[in-house]
Amino acid sequence: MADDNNSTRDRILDAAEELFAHRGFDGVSVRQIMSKAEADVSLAYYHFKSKRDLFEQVMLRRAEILNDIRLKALEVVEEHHPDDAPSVEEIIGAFVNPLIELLAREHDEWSHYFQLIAQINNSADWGGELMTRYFDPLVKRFLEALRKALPECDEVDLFWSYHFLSGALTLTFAETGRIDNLSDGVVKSSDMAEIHERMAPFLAAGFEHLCRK
Amino acid sequence: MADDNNSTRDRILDAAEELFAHRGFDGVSVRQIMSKAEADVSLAYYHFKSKRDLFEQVMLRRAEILNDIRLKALEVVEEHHPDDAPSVEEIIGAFVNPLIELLAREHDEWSHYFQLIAQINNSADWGGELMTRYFDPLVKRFLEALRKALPECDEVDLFWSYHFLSGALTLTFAETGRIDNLSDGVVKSSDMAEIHERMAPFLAAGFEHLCRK
DNA sequence: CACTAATTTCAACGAGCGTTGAATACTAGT
DNA sequence: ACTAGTATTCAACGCTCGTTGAAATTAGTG
Repeated sequence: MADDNNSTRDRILDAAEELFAHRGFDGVSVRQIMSKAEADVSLAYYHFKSKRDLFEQVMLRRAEILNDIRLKALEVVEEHHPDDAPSVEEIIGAFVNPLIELLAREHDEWSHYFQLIAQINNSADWGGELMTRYFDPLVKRFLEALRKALPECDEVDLFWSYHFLSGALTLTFAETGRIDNLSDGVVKSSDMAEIHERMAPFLAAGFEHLCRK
Repeated sequence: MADDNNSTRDRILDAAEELFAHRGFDGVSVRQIMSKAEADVSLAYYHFKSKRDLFEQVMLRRAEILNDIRLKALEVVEEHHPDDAPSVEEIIGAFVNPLIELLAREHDEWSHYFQLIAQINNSADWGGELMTRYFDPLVKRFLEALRKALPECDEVDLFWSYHFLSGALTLTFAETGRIDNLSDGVVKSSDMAEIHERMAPFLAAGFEHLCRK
């Protein structure tokens, strides 16, 4: 379980993360969260302003870590290309592979968070606004890198390509088990090695096809 | 609004569809649905067994229509190729383009439903099981067609490719507005002509790259 | 030790939840 | 006009919800 620091505040965040991930914001009560965190209900309101604030803090906690490691991965790729631009696949790899490695190495620590992201990335209202707030700055940085790798690419093609990437990414890391069912067990949604081999290449091919057509 | 037949039962389904799409199963109460449908609360339980059953009927109603038109689109494509197999892009086009045309021509009728699909496609529990139940038979039919177009494709590559497609598709048709924000208005999530030009080509390129590598 | 500030407990608030049963109105078919 | 079945209204059930205020405990500092 995800309790490096097991202060009450962190226990609440861990319990909330897991329950929100499985049943959504409205599918979980503050009482259920605090019961899982083994603390009194009212402590939720001592450590956080409201249920909504608690949800936002769950989001924020790992968003910062994620943004850091992805940005560093992009910088590493760029440092390997002091003269030319990195390839599209390398840039997309810097965007998606850090998440794959996180899920491969610290699965229990991160799997709930990615389920949560998948839910709110596909919602139009408040949740979606959180995605924009926490992740769009990093996304814009990656789009800049992609523009350099695809200098002739039309802006509209670039944005739509990223949008397709975003959908594929959130569904994949949510590990919903849908692909396990569909393939009758041939494919496992938790097999990060298989995803690592396929996701960036698949998406890079899409980018290049659209931007060079 | 979506009330071809405005029997009470259909008004309930319409109201439920819109509210579930915006706020999720647990974010909406039966009372709110019945208030929007302008009918007494208890009528929900006369026409449906429970809140959960109501949700499933909302899902089922349009799933059948969707499965029909997509299957027909695939058959049309196959009839154009009596000797050889259709191209990957044609097959994927038969899978996604009917949805684009539906959203282009009857936007208000269908937009809420696709938002709903996006929510449950990205959830691991009960919602996900509904996706499997209602849509996997059609998906398997499309995978068969893709195997003929890509006879040398490894099964694992094929399933992952479909999974990426599925994520891109549900996010795109959910019209969350995320891409509108990200692009500062340069791209509109409701522009079906732009999606039509780009989605099937992008995804087909991914399939072919992965299956021919 | 005494004093203060941070943390935790306890009890409760009004509101809304999903669901039900019994009574009433409406609609067809004889 | 009478009846059988369908559709709708009304009132209520026990339960859980998010949130709060005040009291009790613990931890940190001089």
